[in-house]
Amino acid sequence: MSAKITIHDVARESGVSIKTVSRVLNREPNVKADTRDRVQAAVAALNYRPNISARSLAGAKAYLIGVFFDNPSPGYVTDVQLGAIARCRQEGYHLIVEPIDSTGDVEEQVAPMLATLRMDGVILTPPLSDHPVVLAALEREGVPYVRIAPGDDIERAPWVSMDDREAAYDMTNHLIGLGHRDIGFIIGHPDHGASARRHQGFVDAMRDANLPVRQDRVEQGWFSFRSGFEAAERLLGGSDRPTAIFASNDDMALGVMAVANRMRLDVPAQLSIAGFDDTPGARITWPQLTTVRQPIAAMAGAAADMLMSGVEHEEGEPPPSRLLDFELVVRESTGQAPG
Amino acid sequence: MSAKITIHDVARESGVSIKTVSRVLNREPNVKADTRDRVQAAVAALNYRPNISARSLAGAKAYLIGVFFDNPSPGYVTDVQLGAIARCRQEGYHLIVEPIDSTGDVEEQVAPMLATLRMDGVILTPPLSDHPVVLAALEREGVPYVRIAPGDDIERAPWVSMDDREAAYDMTNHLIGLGHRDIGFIIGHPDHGASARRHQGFVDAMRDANLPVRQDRVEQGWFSFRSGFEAAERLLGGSDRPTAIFASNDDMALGVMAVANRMRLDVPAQLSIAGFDDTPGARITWPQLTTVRQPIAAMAGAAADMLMSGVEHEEGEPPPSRLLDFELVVRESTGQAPG
DNA sequence: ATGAAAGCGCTAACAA
DNA sequence: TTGTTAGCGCTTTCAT
Repeated sequence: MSAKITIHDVARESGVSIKTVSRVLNREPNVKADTRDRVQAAVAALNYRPNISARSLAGAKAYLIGVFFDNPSPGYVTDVQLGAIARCRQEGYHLIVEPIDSTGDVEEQVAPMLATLRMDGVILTPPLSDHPVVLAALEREGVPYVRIAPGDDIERAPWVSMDDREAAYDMTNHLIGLGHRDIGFIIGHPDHGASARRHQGFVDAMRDANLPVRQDRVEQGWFSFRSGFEAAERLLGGSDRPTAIFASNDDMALGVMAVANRMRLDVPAQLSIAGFDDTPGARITWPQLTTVRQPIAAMAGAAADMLMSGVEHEEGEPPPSRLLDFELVVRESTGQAPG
Repeated sequence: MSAKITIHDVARESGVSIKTVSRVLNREPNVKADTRDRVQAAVAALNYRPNISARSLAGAKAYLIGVFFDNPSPGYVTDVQLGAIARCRQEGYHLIVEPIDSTGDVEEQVAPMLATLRMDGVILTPPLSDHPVVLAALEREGVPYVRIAPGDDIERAPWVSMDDREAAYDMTNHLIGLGHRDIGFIIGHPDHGASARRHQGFVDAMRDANLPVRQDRVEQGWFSFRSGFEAAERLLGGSDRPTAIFASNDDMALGVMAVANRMRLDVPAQLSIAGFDDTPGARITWPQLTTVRQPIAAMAGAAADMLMSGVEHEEGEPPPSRLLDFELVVRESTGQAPG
């Protein structure tokens, strides 16, 4: 184990005080270029790295960002982590991951952690973005947070999102453009704010095209493969079938695909299927899934940025926010309507 | 923001010195039961939580465990995190996740992080479990680590694994028991130690059943859907086809399934397909995949345990290790051999 | 069984 | 532009 070298070693090596070393490390002004160079040379020569515990104990920053998630769609969580870390690394921040079980005692899981860790900020992923106990604990402990894709109470705190309504609107129009007039829709998990927005986009597109939205064509799902499977069984069970099904996420769309396979329905010749999210699973079927690419990593990166730059939410002002672009990914599971 | 309460507040409240509070917190001996109770009451009353930075600065423990991963199969990574955290929470430890890009400068990614964070230990997931630069950096910085499913040099450091060879052996026997005599095999990513062991298990089972292992029935894959897809195209391309294909992981098995669907081969009537890992994707197809359930969360939990309990690897001794049980999960993608 | 004092390695407030 | 001095909230000696 290499002997621990501290700021004092660097100060001695470069012939300045520790405070000046500290200034250089933190990019504070009022350091002569020449001095700065000497210090940086010493840092490099000694291979010095500031101790994060000492830094956070003495100063205001902990150099720690938290990511809270629950009931993880694995791909989603991993994308969030990768996106957040990409930004954090550059600034010397690290990521603490905390799965929260919302069916358990949330307060008990969150409060002690916030008190011990004193993170600089927390990124909230759905459905935690809307969990009242989590939000309250964060506010009580004074830990800044950014919500990803929150559902309601948008004025409460900073957030990052994409336009779920418009994306669903566009996807529905894609289907309509292919000649589909009878389209089934599977709603997402009711605890996720995005679910209602995606549903709205579907309804708006149908209305704008003067197409009826039949209530027996809309099923409630839970974002799981199984719930998509079961919804598809109901949707496709009778002789009177829709020619396309738009599921609010990929997992459910894959459930629809499984039912279609089992019923020997040709996709997309007899049934078009569209998903939402562009998870890895979307390419892990045949035919590959037409879906909406969410900028998950980018959203997480933007959230990390907001946290690290210490954006403030001024009382009475709308909170800082970012709306990122989505992308329609048309693959093989959607095609011309039959007939 | 609730005012920060410190060990001094607790000491005052319970009428003892901060050292005694510290003793209680760390479960040190030599505290009168009565005193201990008073302190614990004060901790509860004040809702006190020790500051992790102060603790790790003053003491030896950081209460931080790292998880390194690369090129993540999302489900795998999430399982590892959940498994590790479940144990860490009880002991007041937290998880730092660090994706490592092994195609980049690994030393540069790992060394500064180890120096700043001074974690109590690191959990290495494949293929990082065998990455020489990562191992060397860890050892140089004196950070203990546990390797999950390492490939070689098993004596070097503590590890947790499952018996990949035996699992592949059992799966191959399952296929043989179904009457298959001509079985294709897709090898996993060569950087993952498990790949060779799974291949070996296949070969051993074939030998033990006096079945030939034809070289044109064994394809090299990379653990990706695409590589499984391409291997299956080669395996199934001619008129002389195997009646079953055993892929070294689920993603590749799903690639085989896609080729079978495209060729209108009935699974399992005309072709049996087996995977390995039991990722969520295994249930997200139809027919559902017969596979091997890896105890991923349990392996990560065991690794976290070893790290937190500070197991030492004595010079000249074999390192501490755990071999966990797997489980054959027979679903619908395997069946009687045709004819 | 308990406590006093001395740091851990930094940043912050204030001098110079 | 630079340095000095005090802590941050704990754990660790070492007394008692």
